[in-house]
Amino acid sequence: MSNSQTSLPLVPAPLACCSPLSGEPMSQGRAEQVAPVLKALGDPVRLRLMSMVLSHEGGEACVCDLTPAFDLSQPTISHHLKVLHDAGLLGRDKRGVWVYYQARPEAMAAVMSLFAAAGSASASSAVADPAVGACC
Amino acid sequence: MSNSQTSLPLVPAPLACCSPLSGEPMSQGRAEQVAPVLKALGDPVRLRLMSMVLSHEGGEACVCDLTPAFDLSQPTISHHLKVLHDAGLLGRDKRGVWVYYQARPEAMAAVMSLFAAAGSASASSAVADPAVGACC
DNA sequence: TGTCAACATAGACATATGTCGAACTCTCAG
DNA sequence: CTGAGAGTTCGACATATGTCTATGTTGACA
Repeated sequence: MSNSQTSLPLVPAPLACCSPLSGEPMSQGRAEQVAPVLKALGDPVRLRLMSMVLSHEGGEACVCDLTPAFDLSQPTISHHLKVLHDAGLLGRDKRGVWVYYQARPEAMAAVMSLFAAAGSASASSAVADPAVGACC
Repeated sequence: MSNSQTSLPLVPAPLACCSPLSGEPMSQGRAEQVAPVLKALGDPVRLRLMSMVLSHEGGEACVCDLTPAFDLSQPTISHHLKVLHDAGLLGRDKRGVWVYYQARPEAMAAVMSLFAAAGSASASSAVADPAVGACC
């Protein structure tokens, strides 16, 4: 990774909020903060992993639940989960032998807030969306 | 300007709607349809380009407006614009010597709908969001 | 204690990606 | 018709990414 940050700032505060894509041009610094999160989601395997975790009972799933759904080796799945975790999209919780991953709603809400104003260019009332409001 | 890529179904219907990340696990086929759009946004330069186009007067900008903002060669910017265009995120319009790019709100709304239910896992009322409603 | 099962890490490999300079295509002014 | 400017395409290159196999680590249990 070209990322030279010694510590990932995404875990405590995954994304700065309230700065949708439209409005004013995004700064380079912020773009470099946000892009890795979208990049992490820009892979079919990781997108399915996120979806599986989110739709799994209790909003969490262990690796043993996820791996069999793919035609990929276990280390590969582990690698993708690590990418999602490093991006701040998944939390990790080890219980006994199993490792459970949970989605982090803040991260998802923050990503959504990027598109809120842009997606509803004509609708205009996306600012009233509760998720965005909760994030700000 | 009939787009020459027969494999990209994104221009007529950028993203299938109403299938957020949570709910039920995303199918492999759909993940492979959605991931390229997020991947296209997963680059700081492209994220800034999208933001600049969206926030530019009239919702469109010509390449000559965008290029000077970056410390990159003009062919590189052109390449990134092509990636965004191929992903269905930007429309292209040539007028005289200049080429104007416009954002496609449908694409943004579709991306947002992915995160709508997920981001507001506890808020719950994201289904009432106007942008999502407009897309479905 | 020793063994097994669940994950993670390391190293290697082929492919994809971002970038550049050079060359090409259009369009307009003269 | 010719020249110049705006963008795109091409070919090359270094680096990043996704995947694998092999190995390491950790916790449960006989």
